[in-house]
Amino acid sequence: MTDSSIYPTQEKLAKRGRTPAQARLAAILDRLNQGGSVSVTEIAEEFQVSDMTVRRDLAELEAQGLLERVHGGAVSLQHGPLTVIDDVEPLFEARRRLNSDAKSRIAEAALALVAGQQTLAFDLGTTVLAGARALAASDPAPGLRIFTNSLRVAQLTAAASIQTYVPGGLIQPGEMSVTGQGAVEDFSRYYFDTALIGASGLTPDGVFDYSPEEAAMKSVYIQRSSRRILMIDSSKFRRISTVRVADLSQISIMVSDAAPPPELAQALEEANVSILVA
Amino acid sequence: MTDSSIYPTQEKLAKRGRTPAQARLAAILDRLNQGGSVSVTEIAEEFQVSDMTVRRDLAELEAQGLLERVHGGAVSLQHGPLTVIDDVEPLFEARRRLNSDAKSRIAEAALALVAGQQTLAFDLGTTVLAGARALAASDPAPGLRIFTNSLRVAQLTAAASIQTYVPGGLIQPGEMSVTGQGAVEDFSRYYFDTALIGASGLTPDGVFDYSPEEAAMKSVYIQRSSRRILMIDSSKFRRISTVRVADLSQISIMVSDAAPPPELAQALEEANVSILVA
DNA sequence: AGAAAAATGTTTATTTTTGTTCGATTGAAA
DNA sequence: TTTCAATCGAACAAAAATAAACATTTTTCT
Repeated sequence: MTDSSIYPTQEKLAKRGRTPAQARLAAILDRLNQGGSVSVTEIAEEFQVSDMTVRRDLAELEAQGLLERVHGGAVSLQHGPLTVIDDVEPLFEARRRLNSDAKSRIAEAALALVAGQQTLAFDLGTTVLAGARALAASDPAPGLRIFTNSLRVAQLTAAASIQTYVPGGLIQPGEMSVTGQGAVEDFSRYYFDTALIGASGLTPDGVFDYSPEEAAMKSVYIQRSSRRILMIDSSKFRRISTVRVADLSQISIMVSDAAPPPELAQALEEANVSILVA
Repeated sequence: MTDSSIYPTQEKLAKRGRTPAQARLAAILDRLNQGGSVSVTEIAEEFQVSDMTVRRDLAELEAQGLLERVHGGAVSLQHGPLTVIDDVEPLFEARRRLNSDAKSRIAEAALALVAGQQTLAFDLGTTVLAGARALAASDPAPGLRIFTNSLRVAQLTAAASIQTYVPGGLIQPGEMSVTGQGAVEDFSRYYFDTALIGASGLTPDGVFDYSPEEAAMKSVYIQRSSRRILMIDSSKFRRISTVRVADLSQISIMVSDAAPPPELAQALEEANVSILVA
């Protein structure tokens, strides 16, 4: 092709791209940041190149961690349609039914991790509750002690004759959790071998949860535990929520039912978090 | 970061998923957040895809915890017809069945006595628990606050959206009660309008109970309440038990299902205890 | 100019997504 | 309750998109 120097409108947008190839890459990124996603065919037609070339472009940008490829194109890591911001917590019962299969798998895996531990802290949430259920169903060691601000967890473990401690304070009806400053102070007196933490969102930016009150208690668990296990099903990947609870680096082990998406896996690795897929 | 990305505008959505699959998923979520529900056929027609494809989309979104599927479509987790069931089975003990008729009569009578009170303390025991159940089933005033070291009571009242406080400490498995010095100290900070007290024995010598730990908490309730209601079924008359919890004179009102025997009636009268037979 | 390197195009096998059929299940009406 | 139509899911077929291997073109040097 002799007319290789066609510079349509994209030339203005992507001046740094001196070669056609660089112009394409820049335009792809630009479009992603604006619209959230691009399709292979769309780019191919616009730049009069083959689909294969566009795929190679996308592959390169993905390798640089600048986008995520999906079938048919690519989506932005920032406004990818799958990164969801939600600030309304679904009711407990609805959450419990979701992914209950994955949750029990996660529960079993986490349970294996805490075998032999003496003092466990149980956070809120359906996934952690599944862990408590599994623990209660197993034959726990006699000396085991549980600390939790979830009355649901407490009921399960206490009924299984496990020594169970709860903090004092006001009960939040939906979650059946004890929260508030008094509860935080109560548990700030203790140290735990392992904390089992739940969350409503997990991204490279950290661990997220709905309510500030619950987040405060999570912080206690995290700060006062030798080992911090995050139990989170894969639906929470790429979701952020009202409160940022913790850095990735504060988590020792992440247990989930599926491998995290690439950008999260990389961030977890950099934060030195072990990943366990149940 | 809290700008339009939470609730994307219509224009943004149109551009959002240039990848067909992404566009469908985004549109489904958007419609859910706006209208609360979508139907399979509706989406299939709008995007000119088969029903099966829409079902697969919904299945994927459900797996990500973003919606709940129902027959014919899906509903939002926020707006949907969410179940409000209490998923915790009442734990049946032999005691609860005993005199359950008498206990619920006592419960109703005691409930009438505390109407309009702001701050109630609930002791342990099946009779008091029946009172809590009756209270939860009634339509309690919004400002009502419950203090209890019985997790069974707490669970009932908290589920009924009554502000419920529990003390911190170790849980006793059988009673599901929080006891210990910490719990006593926790509740020693408060004052209560009325305490609802249970007991395992009542004689002219006083009020009796089984365990010293539980007795310590009863003392707190008694000492720090303006009015002290003893809820006790007639089978406990003339029985003594391990610990003497209180003098008769410390009780304001005794509620029972039958009149006490003569010597007890006389002692109660001398101690200035009102007697209410339900 | 000519060769090496890089980028792009083409073909083909593989994977992913979507469509279709059909028996099973569900929900509502009779 | 029983019936019946709508809906659902599993299995397989078709279509679209992708990745790999190789061919071709363009660029970048000397």
